[in-house]
Amino acid sequence: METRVRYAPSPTGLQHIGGVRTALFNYFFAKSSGGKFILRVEDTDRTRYSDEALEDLYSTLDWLGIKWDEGPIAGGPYGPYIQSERYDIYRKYAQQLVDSGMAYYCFCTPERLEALRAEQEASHSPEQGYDRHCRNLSKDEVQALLDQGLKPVIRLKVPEEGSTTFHDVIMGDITRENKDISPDPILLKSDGFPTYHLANVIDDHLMHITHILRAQEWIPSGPLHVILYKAFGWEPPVYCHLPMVMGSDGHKLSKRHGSTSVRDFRDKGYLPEAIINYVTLVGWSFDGEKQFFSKAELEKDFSIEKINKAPGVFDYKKLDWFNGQYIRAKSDSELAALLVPYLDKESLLDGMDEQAKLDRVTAIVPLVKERLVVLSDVNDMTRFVFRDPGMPDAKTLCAKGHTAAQEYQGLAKAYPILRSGLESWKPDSEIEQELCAIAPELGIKVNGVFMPIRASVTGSQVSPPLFDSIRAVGYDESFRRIERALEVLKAC
RNA sequence: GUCUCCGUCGUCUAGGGGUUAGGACAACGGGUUUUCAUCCCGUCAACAGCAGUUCGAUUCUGCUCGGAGAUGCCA
Repeated sequence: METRVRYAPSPTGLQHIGGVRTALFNYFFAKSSGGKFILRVEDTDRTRYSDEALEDLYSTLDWLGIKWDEGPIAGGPYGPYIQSERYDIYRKYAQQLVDSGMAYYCFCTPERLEALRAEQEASHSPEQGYDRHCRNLSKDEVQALLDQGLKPVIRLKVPEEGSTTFHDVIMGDITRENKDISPDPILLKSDGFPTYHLANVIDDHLMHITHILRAQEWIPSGPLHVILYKAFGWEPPVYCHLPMVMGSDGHKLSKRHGSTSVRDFRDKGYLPEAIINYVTLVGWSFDGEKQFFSKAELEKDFSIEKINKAPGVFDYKKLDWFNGQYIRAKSDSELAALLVPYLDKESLLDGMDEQAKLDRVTAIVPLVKERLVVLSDVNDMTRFVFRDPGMPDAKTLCAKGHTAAQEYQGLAKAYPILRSGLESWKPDSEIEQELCAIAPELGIKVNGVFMPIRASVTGSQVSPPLFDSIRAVGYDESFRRIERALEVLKAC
């Protein structure tokens, strides 16, 4: 039988790391077993739904290069794949459950339920959840309530005795006493919309899903879903609950731990290769040694058996490391194409056409390639190339342990050497040697002769390699900046 | 509170009845270097605890402790 898995997010917010990890596991499992990956949009919560979230879902998967075999836009034989377009189906099946006595109408108001909850809380009652108040209403009673115009919900009749077991590929058998299962959860809301449990089970069945890979936070509702399948007379799929992604404090990863939406990561300049590689490595491993995986390799080598049980902490530092590695693996022109939008955002490339931008940025890629952690770092690193950093103050002009007077002397002596060396096309190493020779003459450190040059040209004590930076800025402009710095130091 | 799940270096993990318990990130130290990086080398660092099974447990079993998740007309 063909493997069919799905990623079924709810478009209520931006796609986050945890969700995408689930999507990736599903996708790689489908690919590695020659099956189908299905996308289904679970938008039954109309109050939290947002168009932006839905667009973000599509654009995020697209950016990651994750294509779904069936789903919205792509279509497929079991559509529609958006739950809000399937309401009739859920209503029909919910009614079927009522007719067969597996579910019932409930007329309890939200107010009554809240009061009930409050009372249980206050009295520390061992009873919890719904008190099954409407479970045994007679047909006539139901009809009478209906006639009053009351809008009921439909609740599932969870058995009060016995226990329910389901098998999980990763966890093994998980059983729960039926009395501990949420008492008679709502299947159909009073507005006629289904809840997650109903829609999820019906769709997974109708879409012939064979394996459910979802986060471990769903384990507690596993037995409930199995009961639902039984109520319908359906065979449940294979379950595989994925370890959760945690923040550094051991709690479910959330915004207070830092960026969690992949949009954030994308905007900062993380590469999809790095995200995919790192994220699938939390909770999964190949052999414990190999750590670089391309998407294609994962599509081939991913296996459900190697998924870990324990939850994993999301390590931002390790993601950074992966990102740096992938940045360095790019060719100069590839990287330039990725960098242009960041420079553009700050209008640093104004006045150039697209090709000119690409050429210009390609030329400076060697200055930053080994320094970038995220793409957006390029702005701080190369702004001085495109824009005058302004008059430097004496403090940044002076290397550590050097006075302004010393640096004035040093720069005054270095400048002509640098200038003539550069203008006569001398090799960098020769110019460098000549500049180094100044230091002992003046009784300053080597750093003391280079720092004022660097600071005057780049506006900072930290910069890409000096000679390359000067060439990137241009000789005339660089010399102008040095002369200006000389004035500043002289005035001290 | 109740239920369920989890427990190897700080973090992600490999391993598995007898191993010097391996790798990676981080941290720290060193080398290269005109700054910052990159790169290279090295150091630190773990089987939660207690019983039991066994010639032998980190590995198997039980308990304890610790952590997490779920307990919604949210998913």
